[in-house]
Amino acid sequence: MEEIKKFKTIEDKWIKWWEDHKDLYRAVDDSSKEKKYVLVEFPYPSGSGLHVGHAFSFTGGDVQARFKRMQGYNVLFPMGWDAFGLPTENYAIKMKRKPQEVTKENTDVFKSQMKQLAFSFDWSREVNTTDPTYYKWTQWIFVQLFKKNLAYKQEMPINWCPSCKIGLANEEVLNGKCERCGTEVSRRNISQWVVKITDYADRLAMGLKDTNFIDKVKTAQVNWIGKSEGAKIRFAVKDRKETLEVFTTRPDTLYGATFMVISPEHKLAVDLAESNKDIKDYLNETRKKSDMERTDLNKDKTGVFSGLYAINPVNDKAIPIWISDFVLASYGTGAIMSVPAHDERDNAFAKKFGLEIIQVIKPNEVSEADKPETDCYVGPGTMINSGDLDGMEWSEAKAKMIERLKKIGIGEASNSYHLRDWIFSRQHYWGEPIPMVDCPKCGWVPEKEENLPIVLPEVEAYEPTDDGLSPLSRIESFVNCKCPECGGDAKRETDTMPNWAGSDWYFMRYMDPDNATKLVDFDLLKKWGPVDIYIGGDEHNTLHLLYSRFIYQFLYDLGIFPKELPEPYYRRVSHGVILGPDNQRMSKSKGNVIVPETVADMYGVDVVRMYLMFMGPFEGTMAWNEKTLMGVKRFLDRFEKYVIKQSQSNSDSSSVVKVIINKLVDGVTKDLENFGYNTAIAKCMGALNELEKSESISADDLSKLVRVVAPLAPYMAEELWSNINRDTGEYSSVHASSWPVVEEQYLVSDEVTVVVAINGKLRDQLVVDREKANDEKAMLELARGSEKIKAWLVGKQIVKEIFVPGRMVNIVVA
RNA sequence: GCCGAAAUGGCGGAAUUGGUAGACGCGCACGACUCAAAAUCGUGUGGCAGCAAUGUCAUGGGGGUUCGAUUCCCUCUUUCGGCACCA
Repeated sequence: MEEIKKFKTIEDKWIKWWEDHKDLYRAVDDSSKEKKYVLVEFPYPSGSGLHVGHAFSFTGGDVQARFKRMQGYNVLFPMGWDAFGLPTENYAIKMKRKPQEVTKENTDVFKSQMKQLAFSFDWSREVNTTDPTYYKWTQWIFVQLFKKNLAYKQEMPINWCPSCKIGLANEEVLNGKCERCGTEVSRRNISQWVVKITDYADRLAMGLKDTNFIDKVKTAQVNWIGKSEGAKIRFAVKDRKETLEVFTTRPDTLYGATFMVISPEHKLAVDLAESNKDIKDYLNETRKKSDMERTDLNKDKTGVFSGLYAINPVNDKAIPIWISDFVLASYGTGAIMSVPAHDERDNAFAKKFGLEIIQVIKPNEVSEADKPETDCYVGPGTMINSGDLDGMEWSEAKAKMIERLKKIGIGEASNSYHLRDWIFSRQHYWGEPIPMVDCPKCGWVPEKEENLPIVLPEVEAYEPTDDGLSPLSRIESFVNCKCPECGGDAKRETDTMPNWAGSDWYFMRYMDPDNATKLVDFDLLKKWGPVDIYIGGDEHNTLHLLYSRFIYQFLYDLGIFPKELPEPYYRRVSHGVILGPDNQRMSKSKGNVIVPETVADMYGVDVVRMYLMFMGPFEGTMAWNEKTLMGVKRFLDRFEKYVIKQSQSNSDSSSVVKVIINKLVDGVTKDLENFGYNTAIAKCMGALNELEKSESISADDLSKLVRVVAPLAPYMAEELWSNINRDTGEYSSVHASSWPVVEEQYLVSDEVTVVVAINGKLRDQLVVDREKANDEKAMLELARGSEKIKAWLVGKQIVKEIFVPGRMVNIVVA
């Protein structure tokens, strides 16, 4: 009990002191020091307070920020709130409260918890996406997108619960059923704003070369963009005026195209459904399935014949047009030409419905292993059954075919992307209003920039509408407005933006949080950009990171950003996940949630922070284990005792102690640089173990020891620092002190151990001085002379000897 | 299904470019202190054989490259993460 009081007293004391010395963690705009921008993803302030996952990633950022500050950098380490979103909206509806108030309460709780955990954020730069002075610029970005023709309206499907009569997020759909009432969810097309991110697909992929993201993240982004090269081909439809456009990566196989498949959402399918009951039934059936179910290779194919035929342009054959849900409306053109001999899905479909299969590519060399198991072959080869293309290599045929199609005007080379345009509308209240006006005369008109922000009206209580529209549509004073163009009566857009809109660009606002006339000042962006280290979760490596890079690149193209900053983030570090003590993902329903505040009250903040960093590699998945946490507590207690005891004696360091301290400083510096927090802490523990056995230590080396742990255990370090600097007049924080410098001469020891192995197996160890260890001749001689080695060499022939300077000798015998 | 990551003692994990596998911590065992317990401190701790010196096996399974593989290659198995309206 007494002990608990002790760390509490210390924490309270330093929280207050840090609060009174605000400049300690402040990023300075006009400093001449080199800058470092350390960014952690800002949280969604949920009602349940700071989660241990937040504590983990923020501690990781905080350690880095404190480390860089001590190294002499002008560090920008900001925090804010990504506060729009569904959970708050749902909670507000349920409790009949204003989301604005709920958000304020939640952010207050988060902020005080963050302060307790000693995160060294520069609170003077706090931003909140729900603040009108912030979302003014989120809206401004949308207007720019619209002006550059990158935002358009389109019918897009949403999940619709016919019983609750509301649109559902994917997360609210469980096994095809509504999370709240269990009713079967269907799809419903509504007109939505869509942002043309696909225009930037190549740019986004190319831009990765200007970043230092780890390969995993780069791969994730490249795969998400998913470029495939091929051609667009327009097929004539028999007895109808329209043509059917498809995208294919294999125009070379056109002679083998024996049927066509269109998605159930395709306009042609929808038209036909009006007069054909079978088609109508099929369309209704597929509406229930998710994209994943539809494209699953193992699932049985379903489909219905449309009654129409397309004309294959290379041989004028009439080929049937089918409707099937394995073709997605959202990819390519929503229609495909099927080549069942050379595509697995087409093959499965053809077999199920008895459609013609024509082979047009012959494998070049068929070894036993490569022989296709089925009559479906997707590899390279030589053209057959393809008119005058016969005998040609497939890649050559591909080029030739595209050339011909172009000549007769029914096709051309084209790329397709896995990346889809970005649905930007949400039928919800708690988001940024989309600043667009629908005028009967002028059409869709953006709000004038000087009228931004379009403020989200506050309402006492609200509920979802029963027609799928945003709750804003019921607020007449909001909906009815004048057209910014002609001044006539018009109606406002009532959809709001997705959560991503506010989090796309927040990192720039931190650089210039109060600017009323610009999103960010040019010079400040130039000063602070790019983000040097961006710490976040794997789950944001595709969507958030891609959207954010897209918005940045778009604004960059407007010419308002510094030329030398084509990418917003330099380095991306993805933090790991903390599982519950039961090795399961923490969740309320499993009852395995660990709250950092509770643990901090029990053991102290430093223990929690250091334990989080010690559990495992920063990027890994780890399970919470309170027993291991005790090890960290013991270490900190012993550390404290050691420093207090040693600070009372006044002596010098022995050379042994010098070596321990300098190796520690050297190792920890390298580890912190690489986010090797767990090994940095292990080195601190190891050093303490050795120091406790060694003689006394100088005041200078003791000071280094305290500074090395300061980023990890900020309270204890501050307390010890104030203790050993008692008589120095006005106190200066350990967190404002400098990072210890390594004295190189103590890193190299005089003696080294050289290992002697026979056939790669360790047989002896030789302790020699450093110079000798690098002398091949001397070491080989020494090795052969060793009694242990001699015994192993009896009756054997030495075949080879390998020498690794300073490390080992390997004698190969036969 | 597609894409990605991972697999090392009883447990969490550590191992420059391939060069002493198991750092550091937990747990466990024994000992000190104590009337006793907790806390604390000390010693030991991968399996097998041996009093020991030491030997031998061992980094998910199988194969390969190499003087030498946790590390590189092939293959299989298992686990985890992401998949566009959760944030």
